Amino acid sequence: MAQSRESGRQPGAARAHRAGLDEAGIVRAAAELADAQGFDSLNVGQLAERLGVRPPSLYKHVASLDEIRRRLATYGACELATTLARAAMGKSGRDAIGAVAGAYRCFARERPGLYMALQRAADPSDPRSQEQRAASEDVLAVLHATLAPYGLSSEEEIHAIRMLRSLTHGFIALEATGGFGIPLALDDSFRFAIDLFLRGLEQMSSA
Amino acid sequence: MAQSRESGRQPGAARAHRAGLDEAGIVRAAAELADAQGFDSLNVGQLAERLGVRPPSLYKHVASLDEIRRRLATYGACELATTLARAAMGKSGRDAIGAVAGAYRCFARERPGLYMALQRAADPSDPRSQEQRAASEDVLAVLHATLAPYGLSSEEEIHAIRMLRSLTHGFIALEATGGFGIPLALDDSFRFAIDLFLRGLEQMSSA
DNA sequence: AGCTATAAGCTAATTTTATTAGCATGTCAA
DNA sequence: TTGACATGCTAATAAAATTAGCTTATAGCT
Repeated sequence: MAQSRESGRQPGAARAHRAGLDEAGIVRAAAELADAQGFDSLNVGQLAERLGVRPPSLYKHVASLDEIRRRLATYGACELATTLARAAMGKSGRDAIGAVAGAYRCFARERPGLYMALQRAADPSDPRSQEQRAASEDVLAVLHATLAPYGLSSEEEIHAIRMLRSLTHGFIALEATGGFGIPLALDDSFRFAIDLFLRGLEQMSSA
Repeated sequence: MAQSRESGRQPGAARAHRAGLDEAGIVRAAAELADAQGFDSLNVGQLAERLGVRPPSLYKHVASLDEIRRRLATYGACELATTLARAAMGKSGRDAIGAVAGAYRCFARERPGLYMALQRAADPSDPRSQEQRAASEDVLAVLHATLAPYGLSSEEEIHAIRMLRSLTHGFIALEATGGFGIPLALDDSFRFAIDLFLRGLEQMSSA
């Protein structure tokens, strides 16, 4: 019999025997899958299928599903940092902060799986989580730059950055898990929170 | 040979043939395990071991590991509501809010696994997540009562509650995943955030 | 062009974990 | 006392990740 290859390969194009996998491609596919199905149900089987290969093939490029998850966190942090930087570009003060916070929220809504990947604790004692930590720094850098014009003391600024991140992340997380009950007026609530934060900040910088 | 029972049963006390399992006990043990090892690595094997039975025995009381996770979320929400209510008791205004926020944060630190269980999205279309949603309402009720004295409009109050939760939850989550980098001055940052929130609230209620 | 070392994919096997089947016995109500 | 049901066990099954070992495409040399 003529070489069974029923499992949905490309029927026409004589199927290349190399699929051209690489780590970056795997991570990107994993991100799409996570966005579509949820980070928690990311698995090797579906990922391989999406890439048109058999599950064991992935192991030529990544060590384990857990490594894929770690890479996803790093990738997500980079994407987020880029998105935020873009949102802040050409704006300043109140505008910039509003835009960054809004972009943060959009990112989490559009890429829920990827955003979830960011939430995994990176064990500081594990050198493999180094990259992830570095990528998170980039996100911080954007916020830092955005808050700079408020002329806070460096200590106050740390507090303010932490508060802004907490607020934004917390809102997103609760929104994503349905923690707010009715989704009524979520946009208003978000604006309310950012406004209150900004008012506090302005009061502080004029003091 | 005399009935192999090498697997660590109580050697002395002739071992009762009923272990007295029940759902509540299973959930409580699961919570302890989750706190000790992390919610993500909760598994049937270890849970059964901790309860002194074989894994299949658990299935006489719960349908699946996933159900255990759901129950854990419900249990956690109840515990949290109780904790917050206790913290608010006998206080009012600024004091009450500070106490509740502080208790929220303590809870998450002391019971990290259980707190993590609360973060799972409860599918609204799934009737099994009904209880969980009800328990979350209890948490909300405490916050509602705590904010009542500020005399906000009912819409503002919704926003304020959402903000407080976002802030607190976000802070906790970032703290737990090491998102803040150096843990330096975390307490100060938390106080700063709550203070800024309260100032905004007071300004609003006196307007 | 031909040669070879390596890398990349595959199938088959192993491992680990959750879950189900089916049996044996403790417990409780009549 | 007895019989029905509940609870725990062992053995079997299932699903998923991972490893072993084989085959062959491909890049770099000559």
